[in-house]
Amino acid sequence: MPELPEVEVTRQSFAQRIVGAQVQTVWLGAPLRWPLGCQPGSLAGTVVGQAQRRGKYIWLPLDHQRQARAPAALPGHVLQAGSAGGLLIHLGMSGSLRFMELQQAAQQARTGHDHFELHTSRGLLRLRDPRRFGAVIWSDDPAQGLAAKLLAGLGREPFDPELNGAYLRQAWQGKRLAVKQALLAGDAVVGAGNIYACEALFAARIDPRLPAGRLSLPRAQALLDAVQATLRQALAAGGTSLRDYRNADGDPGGFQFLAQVYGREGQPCLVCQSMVRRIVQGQRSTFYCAKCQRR
DNA sequence: CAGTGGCCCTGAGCGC
DNA sequence: TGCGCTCAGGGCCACT
Repeated sequence: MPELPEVEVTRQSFAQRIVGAQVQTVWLGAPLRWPLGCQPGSLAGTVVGQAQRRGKYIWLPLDHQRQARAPAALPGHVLQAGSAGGLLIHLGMSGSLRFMELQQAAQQARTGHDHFELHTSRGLLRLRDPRRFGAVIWSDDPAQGLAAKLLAGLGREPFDPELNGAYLRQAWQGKRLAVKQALLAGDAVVGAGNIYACEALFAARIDPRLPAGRLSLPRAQALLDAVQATLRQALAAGGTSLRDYRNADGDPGGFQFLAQVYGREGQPCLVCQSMVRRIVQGQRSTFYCAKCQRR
């Protein structure tokens, strides 16, 4: 589900409306991937800070000082060290966050797939997640404990200005793992899930089965450019909605109509007309054009 | 230590 | 219509 663009679109669609709100109550439904990690009642009275993002995680600061933190002047509001406590939220495969202002919230009844609600003075933040692979974790300090462990393994942000082809090439040096799987693993660069990894490799004309360590420097740069271009395009389209994804206003994205190879098995390549193929790599489907994409 | 596969959970779609 | 099977946007973890 939600890959980086969906998470970022979600963050952008509620961050400014919830910042400064005071938490009233927290409601928990069925268990998610991990327990919340604190007494829900202990969050009452905290003040919501500026929502940030790291990879596919949303970090929602909750400040006990009863005063909103100044909006972080971080590029892209990307989570950095030094924040105080908050909630680390992951949407898993099927999760979506919805923010409803008070009047609207009163009309939108909870359903059986809603598993977390943050009731605040400005409205209701609700996590819906049919498959419950998502997570909402309280952390006193994202530099410690479970939150730190989850964030520690993440590669660089795709729009990190210091990221370049040489970095990618070095990170994957000697790796025999297929480049598609290396992208998905996110240990060099985060954000591309199954859809955008397929799309970026198509745009860069790279065979998804190529061992990551065999990528030349120009092709590593081309791949990085393609990852960035694909994610930018998806962000502009509001993300991809195959089934469950909605932004915090409940609106679907439109990238599914722009995909060149994802989900197009057996259909003609939009560049060369040969048939788009589907293979399985690491138990995930990969879509590619065998003529356009070379080893 | 790199890489593979199981698993968390629910729902949709398909063949029979 | 119903059953059983497969597959789905992620990613942790045990195991080889």
